[in-house]
Amino acid sequence: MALGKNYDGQDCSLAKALEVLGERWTLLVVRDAMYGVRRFGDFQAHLDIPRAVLSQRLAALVTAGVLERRRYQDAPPRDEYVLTPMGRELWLPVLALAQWGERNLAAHGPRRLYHHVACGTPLDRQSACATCGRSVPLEEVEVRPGPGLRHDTREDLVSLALRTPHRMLDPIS
Amino acid sequence: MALGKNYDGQDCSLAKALEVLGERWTLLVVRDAMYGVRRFGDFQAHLDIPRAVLSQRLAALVTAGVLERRRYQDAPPRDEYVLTPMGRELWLPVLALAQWGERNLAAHGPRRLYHHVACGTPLDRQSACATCGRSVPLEEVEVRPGPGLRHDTREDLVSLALRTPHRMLDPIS
DNA sequence: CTACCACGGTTCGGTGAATGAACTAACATC
DNA sequence: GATGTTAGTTCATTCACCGAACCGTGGTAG
Repeated sequence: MALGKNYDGQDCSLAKALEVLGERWTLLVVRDAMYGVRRFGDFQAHLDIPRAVLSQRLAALVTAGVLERRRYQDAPPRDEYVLTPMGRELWLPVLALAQWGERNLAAHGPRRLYHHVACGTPLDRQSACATCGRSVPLEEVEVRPGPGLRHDTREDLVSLALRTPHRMLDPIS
Repeated sequence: MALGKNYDGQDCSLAKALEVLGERWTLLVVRDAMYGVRRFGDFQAHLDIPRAVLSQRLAALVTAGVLERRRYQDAPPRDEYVLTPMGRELWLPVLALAQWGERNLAAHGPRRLYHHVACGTPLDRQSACATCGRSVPLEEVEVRPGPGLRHDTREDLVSLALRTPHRMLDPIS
């Protein structure tokens, strides 16, 4: 977060949250992790982020307790990054922000639609399912491409996987 | 947002939202505007932000349609910055993020408590009032200092105003 | 056995944004 | 006329982001 990573003197939870999440790219990394992206190369290919920055962001998120790094193969040694329970709780703010963007900055309708996987009902901005009458956690959400999805000419694995309905957190690649 | 303000190639509403809100300080400016801060000097005193950066952020938020700049006095000419309806809609993501910070990063309990002004009920992370059974907009919220509020030795007008219960959006200073 | 490739990084020089201090401008008050 | 208030802008320095190149580990193909 560009010089002075912290918001010293701000005794405020929003400031504390932004010390963890407020740097460039960080929230998009978390979003991708929610989609089910786990590997360095997939984050990199989908985000077009400099490798050095991605490396630093992943390490910072692990330190903060949002992501967990774990070995999934020994030869050659390979690690993957998965959301912790604390990271999965970011679903609510991430959805709220994305929905704000949909409503106020999207010209052609929503780019992604979020549905309750149990009953197919679209979620509102608070991740509530009208049919079930309760707030739906990330684990029970399915993403589908929406009408506002344009210029999607990307050919990386993540973009391809999201062109069809996809259960959140389901591993991509 | 530090070189390359945009997330080109990300056909995603979250990325679009972050192009507007993702730079350092921006979301804290919005939070202060929700508290009722309107004047340049009050933002500056409360945030300890370089004046040049504050000036740039306010202008960007006005351009984006989150804030409105309006003349409140002619001699000498003085403008104030107030949230537009689009800006007020940021209440939900801002609250969700702040609550995430409270739950996961605050050692001594919540720093700020948010209540429904009509009935006094504390709000949950979705800004819902348990008594009224609905989601409460920013206009009907009151902030109160919480037990986690420490080291609050600031003497600026905003910090002083928030040491007692305060209706959101009520002008400070 | 050697060459090559994939993956997951680190290193490095160049660029541009954030910072804090100083300066400017308009107007009011003493 | 001197000083103060508010809202900025300017400027040199510091630091983060950027992209390209490089590195290390361990498969795999010839």
